[in-house]
Formats: sequence, structure tokens, C-alpha cells
Amino acid sequence: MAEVPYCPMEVANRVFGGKWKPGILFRLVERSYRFGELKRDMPWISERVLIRQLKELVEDGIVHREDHRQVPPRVVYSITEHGRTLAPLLKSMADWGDLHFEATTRCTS
Amino acid sequence: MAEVPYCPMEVANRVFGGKWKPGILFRLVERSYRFGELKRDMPWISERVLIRQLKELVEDGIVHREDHRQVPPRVVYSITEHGRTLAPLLKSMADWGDLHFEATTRCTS
DNA sequence: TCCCTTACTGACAAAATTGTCAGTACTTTA
DNA sequence: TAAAGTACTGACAATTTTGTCAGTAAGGGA
Repeated sequence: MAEVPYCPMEVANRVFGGKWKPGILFRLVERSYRFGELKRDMPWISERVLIRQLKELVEDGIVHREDHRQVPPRVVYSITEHGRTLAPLLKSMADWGDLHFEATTRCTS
Repeated sequence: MAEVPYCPMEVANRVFGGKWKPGILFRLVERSYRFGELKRDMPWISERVLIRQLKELVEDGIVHREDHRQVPPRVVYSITEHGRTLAPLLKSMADWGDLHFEATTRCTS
């Protein structure tokens, strides 16, 4: 199959697309979270997956990870400056989701 | 695992997320396309997958499918009025993708 | 008659993503 | 001595998404 050329859509999609990243970022834009807090706040994501998503976001420079090196561990995740540029986009997505939800449920149910 | 509650992010993500939908929609916001045109314009998506994505978009009321009932077939896809509400969001995504691409390639390569 | 065209379908395979389960480290509290 | 707490990791399984391949219909042209 032909090679995929550079596409900004692909870039954006790779960085904050996926099943859970938008939701995670939506929270982190609001405030910092300890790992356990985030986990309890989104119990429908398995711990393993949450860790992986956070790791990818950290690698992409969207999220900052701060390990306080305590026992028991205390690790705090926060949005980076660069990640914050996603805020309006995330807001638009959520708004559109609401719009679409209302538009599609008004007549069918 | 806990049930996923209603989340506008999930809704938006389900409708226009995925590997190819943003790219397809980005094109359809510009103009209408015959199936074959779209296929040639994005040769990196397999025909089968392109059809499936379009079908889902049609089911979600984002894209309109018009079959001219000719032989050989002539099927034209266009964005619906509702789908058009995604336009600014798609633009923001593409813009952010560019921004991120430049931010991440400036120093690392 | 044979081949071309176009949009599409079904069966299936490969790959990517998501999820489960059992641990680990080290300190505090009982 | 035992248990609890926290943020993880590794091995592996299930699921979802994506991709491949071989068809099909039906008219037109050589």
C-alpha cells in the first residue's frame, strides 16, 4: 500500500487520539492529579492501560510526571505548557460531543 | 470493570476518531467526492477500509451518500449539514498537528 | 464473446489496542 | 509478625481495528 505522507491530522490523532487520552487530558487540563486519584476518577480504565497512556503522553511532551520519591510512592501528573495548547481543542471536542449527542438522541429515543 | 458513564469526549471520539476519519472528513469538508476519487486521493487507505469508514460516517449522519444508479456505478459522497459543524474542529486539529510537528522536529532532527 | 469500468461484499488474516492477573519495592501501622 | 498502602512491571489474553484477496453486477466497446 502507498506510504502515508505527512498529515497534520495523523499527527494530532496519534498524540491525543485513542480511546482514553482525550478524557485523561480533559482532566489534567483542569488540575494536577496523583496517579491514584486519576485511577479512582476513571475506574473504567484499567490501571495498566492508564499507566501506558500517561507514559505516551509524557513521551510526547504533553504531560509532566513528577516522582516525589517517597514510600509509599507519590507521583503527580500535570499538563505541560505545550500540552496546554490542546485545551481549546479538547473543549471544542467535548462541546461537539454534547451537540452530537443531543442531535442524535432527540429524535431516536 | 466499571461502566463508562456518558462522556462527550467518547461520543466525539467514536464519531470522528480512528485512524482515517479525520483525514476523510477534512477532504469532504472541502468538496464532494466520488468514491473512486477519494480512493485515489488517499491511496494509503485500503478500499475495503475506506468503504467501511464512509459507511459509519453515513450512519452517524456526518456524510451523505448519493447513488446515481448508473452502470458503471457513480456514487458521490458529501458532508451533511450536521457534519459541517465539525469543520472548525477539524481545522483546529490540523493546525495543532502542524504546531506539534514543528515543535517536536525543530530540536530532535 | 471477452474485457473494461465502478462501487461494493464476504471470508479471512494481521496488527494494534485494550484488558487481566499476578507480582514488586519499601515504609508505616497494628 | 502481618497487613496495608502506592505506583508500577511483565507475561499474556481478548478485543477492536485495519488490511488483503477474490469475487459481483451490468452496460459499453472491440
